[in-house]
Amino acid sequence: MTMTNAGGRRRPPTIHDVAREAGVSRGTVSRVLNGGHYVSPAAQEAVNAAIRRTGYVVNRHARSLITGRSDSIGFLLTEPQERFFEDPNFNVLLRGCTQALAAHDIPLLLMLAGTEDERRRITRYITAGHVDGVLLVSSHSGDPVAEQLREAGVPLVACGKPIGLGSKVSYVAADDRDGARDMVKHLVSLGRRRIGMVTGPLDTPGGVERLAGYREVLAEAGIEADDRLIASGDYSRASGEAGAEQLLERAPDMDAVFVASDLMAQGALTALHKAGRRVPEDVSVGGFDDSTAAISATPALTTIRQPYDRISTEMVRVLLAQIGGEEPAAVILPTELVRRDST
Amino acid sequence: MTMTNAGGRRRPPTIHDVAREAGVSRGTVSRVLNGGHYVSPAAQEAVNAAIRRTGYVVNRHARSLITGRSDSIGFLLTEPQERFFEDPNFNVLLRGCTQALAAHDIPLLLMLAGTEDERRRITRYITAGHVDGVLLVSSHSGDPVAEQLREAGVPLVACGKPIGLGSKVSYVAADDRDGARDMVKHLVSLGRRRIGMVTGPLDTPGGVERLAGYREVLAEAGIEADDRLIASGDYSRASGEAGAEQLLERAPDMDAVFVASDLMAQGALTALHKAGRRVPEDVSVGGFDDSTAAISATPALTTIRQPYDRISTEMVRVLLAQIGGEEPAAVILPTELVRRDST
DNA sequence: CATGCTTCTGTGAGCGTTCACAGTAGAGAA
DNA sequence: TTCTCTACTGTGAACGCTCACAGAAGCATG
Repeated sequence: MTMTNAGGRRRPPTIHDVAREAGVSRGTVSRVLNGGHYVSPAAQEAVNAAIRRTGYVVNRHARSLITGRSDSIGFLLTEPQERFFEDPNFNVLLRGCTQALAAHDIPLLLMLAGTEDERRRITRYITAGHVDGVLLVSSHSGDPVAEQLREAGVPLVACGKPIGLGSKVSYVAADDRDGARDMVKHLVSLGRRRIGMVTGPLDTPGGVERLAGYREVLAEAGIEADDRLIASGDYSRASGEAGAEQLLERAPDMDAVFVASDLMAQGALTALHKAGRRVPEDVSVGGFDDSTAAISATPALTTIRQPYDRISTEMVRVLLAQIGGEEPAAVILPTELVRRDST
Repeated sequence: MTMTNAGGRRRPPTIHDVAREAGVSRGTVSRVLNGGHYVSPAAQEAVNAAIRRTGYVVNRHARSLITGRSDSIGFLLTEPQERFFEDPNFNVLLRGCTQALAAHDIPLLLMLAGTEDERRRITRYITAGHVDGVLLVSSHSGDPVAEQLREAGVPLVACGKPIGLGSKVSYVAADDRDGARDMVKHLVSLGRRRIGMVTGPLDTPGGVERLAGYREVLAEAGIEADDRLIASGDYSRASGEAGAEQLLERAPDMDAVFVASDLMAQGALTALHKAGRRVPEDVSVGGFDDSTAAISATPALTTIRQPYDRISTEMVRVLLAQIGGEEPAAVILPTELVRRDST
């Protein structure tokens, strides 16, 4: 029974204590800790036993000091706080990334850049090397933070295709165009012909792609395009409601609407309800995301499922690979139509 | 123009480089970095200039290695992930804490303990000293994580009064009882007499206090208590809907209902709508929280505002004080009635 | 002129790791 | 036997910072 610091808070055991306890040297303990190559089974076992007995845990600061790695990564959200408060997709992503990183024993630093000041502070923090890499969530284009990080050579992977950053930055995205196509095909197959759309922000690839998918399928089905059937939103609930109102006014004969996010679709449902339209009898409504918003909506939304669990897993995988020296990569994941009560 | 590492990634400047540049010693630079006591104005100025010129940023690992502090804190959420996905209050809290910590230049590590495994892993991580303190968000009682952290002597501050942890753990909470009282008084003042309640989880102080406030005011108003008018929920949307359905069945003459969270109140609105009751004409509905859910509900919810911005600020303040050696403290913050369209 | 006090500055040691390197032991080949 | 190769182990030197301490300089006091 060793009592290092009677009374006060006990000094935690170091690699030295473990080495002494196991009857080996610091070097051997370190080797066991880092994969166990070139260590005899006997030493391996002795060290592990000593670790268990002493309750040793590595001092990450000492390790980082010498390796130059921080063994932590940042989750950077460059969205206004209203969007963060409103959209459950962020939480799903956050949870997924935290979990995926936990498997590698890597803590996640949360960085919320809502204001210009915060953006600056966070950029400085990251470029100072306090994290090994960054998971970036930012729907908006031309994000100066992303650009600065890329220039500083910080490993970076974005959620959704970033705009204007060339091919030098990794990203993981769902197949927006294909998802949009599936939804509109579905609406067409229900016999709808006056199909409207509330788009996402058109300064983002995701927003553009979903609109493109919508247009393609209409063309293929021989339905004439009508700009009065297109309104634009920004993924927020309020913009979905406003968009649907606008469409109803400009095209009262609309019999279906594809809304580019579930949250906006919730807003659209409210607008339709207020206008006295029944869903799905009078108007079919299709969302995008399959977020918790889709299920809690009344009626429950038919939507395009984005595989958020795989998206976060892939983001982490690609980021770690990049930190390990690999080239930036782009990953596109398939979507899936989920039928519920709104179509 | 000094080029330390032509070609490769430049080695970042150290305190040594700054010292040389400023013509002083490491010690002086360090003193400037840590408050500037016992430093002459001239040296101060020279060091600051050198820091600007070299672009120096402190190596936190080296600092932590010697100080024993990590200068980072953990935000621990011990809730099932469905609740994290559903309830925007977590996001508001998260944002507030991140911001308050940023003012002290302290990063926030996000720890989501949804499963038993995660709980164990995270507890080990924290007790290993990888964070200086923990902001705990957990509505459930008898949380074993909190207990273990307290025993390990980790500075801890909970959001909401924790149960069964004695007075040894700090917490910041809104005045639940008083808030509930205000809401029920408001309903009584509208002439309502058959006032129901959907409670929060009754194994938490918050849940119990809100119910107590409700009971008190009814008694004071001379309205007889009726257990058929009380249903219990768990703060989730679904439980609010179920609770309201139950109340309508047991007490069809209910003319008002106080729901212990906005999210549950949203559910209650759905149930009332399905049952053909008009809000607020037939039934007044009062919520609790003033979350984004309150505004997006139709009709917009009259609710009790919890001062989340102040709650997060206070949590951080109390935690930092405790890390600095002060005694645990309890902070109770006042609430406020926000009138909207549901009453 | 010595002494003491205050204010400021420089220096050596050490925090707990990893890494490079030197060295040892044992097996197999010449 | 001797040499070489492989598998393993120990050791010193960093990493970049803070802290304690020693010392210098300036000024007032005895």
